[in-house]
Amino acid sequence: MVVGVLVELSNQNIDRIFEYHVPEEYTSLMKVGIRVLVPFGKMELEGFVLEIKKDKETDKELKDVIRVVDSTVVLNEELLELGKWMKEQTLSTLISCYQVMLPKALKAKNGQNISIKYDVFYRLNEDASFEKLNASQEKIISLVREKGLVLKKELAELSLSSLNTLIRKGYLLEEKQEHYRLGFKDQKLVKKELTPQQKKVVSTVIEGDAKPYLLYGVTGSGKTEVYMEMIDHYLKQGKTSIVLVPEISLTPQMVQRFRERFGDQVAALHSALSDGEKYDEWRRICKGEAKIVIGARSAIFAPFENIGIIIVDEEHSESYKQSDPSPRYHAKDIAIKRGEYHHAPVVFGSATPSLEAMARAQKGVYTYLELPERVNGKGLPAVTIVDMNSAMKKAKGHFSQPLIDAIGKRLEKQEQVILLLNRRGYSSFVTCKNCGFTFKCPNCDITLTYHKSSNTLRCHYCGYGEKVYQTCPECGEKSLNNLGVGTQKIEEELQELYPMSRILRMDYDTTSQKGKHEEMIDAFRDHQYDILLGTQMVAKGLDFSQVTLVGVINADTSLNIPDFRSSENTYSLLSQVAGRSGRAEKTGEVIIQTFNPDHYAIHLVQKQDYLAFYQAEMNIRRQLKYPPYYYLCNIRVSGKNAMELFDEAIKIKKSLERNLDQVIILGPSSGNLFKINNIFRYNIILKYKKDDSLRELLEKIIDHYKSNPKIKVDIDFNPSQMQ
DNA sequence: AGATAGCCGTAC
DNA sequence: TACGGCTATCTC
Repeated sequence: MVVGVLVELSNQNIDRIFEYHVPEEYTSLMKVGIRVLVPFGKMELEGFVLEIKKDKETDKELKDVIRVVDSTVVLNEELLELGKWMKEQTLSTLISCYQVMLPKALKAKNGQNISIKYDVFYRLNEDASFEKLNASQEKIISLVREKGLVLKKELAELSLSSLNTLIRKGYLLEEKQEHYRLGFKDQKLVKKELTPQQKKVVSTVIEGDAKPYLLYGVTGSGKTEVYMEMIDHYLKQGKTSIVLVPEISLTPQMVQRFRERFGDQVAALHSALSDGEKYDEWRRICKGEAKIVIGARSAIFAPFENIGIIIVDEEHSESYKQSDPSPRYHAKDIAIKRGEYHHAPVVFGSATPSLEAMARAQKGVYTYLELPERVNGKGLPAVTIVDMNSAMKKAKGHFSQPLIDAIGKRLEKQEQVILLLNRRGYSSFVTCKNCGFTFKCPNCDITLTYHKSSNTLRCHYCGYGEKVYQTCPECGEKSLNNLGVGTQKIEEELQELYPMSRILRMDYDTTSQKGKHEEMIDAFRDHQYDILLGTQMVAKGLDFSQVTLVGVINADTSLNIPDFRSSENTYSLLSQVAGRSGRAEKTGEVIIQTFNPDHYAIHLVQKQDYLAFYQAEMNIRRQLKYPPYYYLCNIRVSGKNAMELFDEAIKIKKSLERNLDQVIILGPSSGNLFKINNIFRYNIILKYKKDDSLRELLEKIIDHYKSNPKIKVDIDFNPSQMQ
């Protein structure tokens, strides 16, 4: 027997099948989709079995498979095919496509330290005659007789030596069960009555065609209930479901809601889990013990056999695109592909759909569904815009008078407040007020950011850090500013304004510890705090009934990011956070502080008019030839020698120009990430409507450079950020 | 990724 | 002619 193996080394040069001879003892274990250990050059590598040639004997001199790694298939037929399709789509290596589908624990380097945990139980050996038992032995036997199956730990606590004697005599028989690292809370079967609008959305999908749907539902319109109702329908048919959520809104609160309704049939996959926990959840999926997966981007590869529905919540989120490392895939594309395979509907839900999705809905590619009203019957909260250009004079720190008054009023009424500090594009750069000097990273061409906790300046890209100076190294003046403007600074200001209030600060720093995020959310819901101050993570998915005021401290920073999607992202962030206010009986309000009150993204948030924003933004996209009118593709050329690199980039551009027509080719440009870790990079950007010969051509370019260690070419289709 | 075979310059 | 560094090639 001969097998075709794809080895676990992501390199364009070896991204193909290598053949190995299978020793007699392993032939019965061989299956397509399992991993094997094989010799490769002088190395030993794990690889996936992709082909089995039963009859083929070793005609050539093939090496032997060393051993079989898995007893069961880790990649089923569907996922194996999906990987091949991903390779074509993203122009990455096949092995990287397979690796991204599997939990880290299965990677060769990690495999050894993450094991399956077992609980050991004992039951009675019915055939044994229980003679001459002493008192403690008798105790153990009667406990086992009573319960049938008892944990070893429990018996050992009674008397370890007696237990061992009973085992030795064959009175007790061992039984192992897998122990999952995650505990489960009891199912409560919470089910809310749906509104007629919600019911209509559910029936349209479950009675409709297996195709993509776009569900536009305003914040608080009860999308999650709708998802659960759909899932329930397919669950009753014995089918499984995948729910994708952006990492940031995959809160314990969200998982909890699913667990309450569906119990331990829910598996959750997100970054807060340890590798071992993820591995356990993944195996529960494989074994069919879990029927519903809720997870971030990579959960789209959940190894289900019989998918009933795929849901992508907060569809507009950029986190569904993996931009680094390769494969640069889009989870939404994968969702559609898997939906087709399983004949399952795919529901994209959002309160602020991406322009791409909305445009497809308007063309009828996706079926359009909407939930224009909140389930509590109240309208969306009223939004007030504060023009900081004039309000700044009377402001205290970062707080304008209207916001100060509004917070005060809510605190008096014992209601809760959420404050958003928009950190997207927020500058915590240190600059000199005198000469304009900024600190830059010596390895990367990036401005350093100030970190208060360690009092250092750090580079976000390579991790370089240096101590903060008091004086400007350029002009010698003591005029450095902007030190530590972040949530901590705002918290201090807030505490000064409302000395009696209890403030909870939620940002990357305070939530990175395991379990902290959940703890904080619970404490805030418990009203142990009055004000929740945080970054993006307070904007999405949270549902607190006592919150009646949402304040945005700085709406504009994200508008200034040099990215064609900055208006869309700003609109979406602001409407999402606005939606946290007034979700229960009490009417809510929203106050947004901005220096750009006339910007359409800001004043359309005030009107809460998504469709108007969509139209305005579409006009701009059409004029500037951006998506959804044109597709984008970024070709990144990187290397250590800037001059040589530029010449190669020009060569690539010329060859593209020769071979493509009706494609707009921009660059090569250095962008704002010119030097990262002493590696220079140039970007060539393509804008196109049809990609007939494009992929073929790009494949040739990759092929040409794959053996050149000086020049690296990375292709990114539909990049999420332009930099 | 890691080993190796082939190519050149230069040192003796 | 022997050695080292650099690069292209190969791994079933």
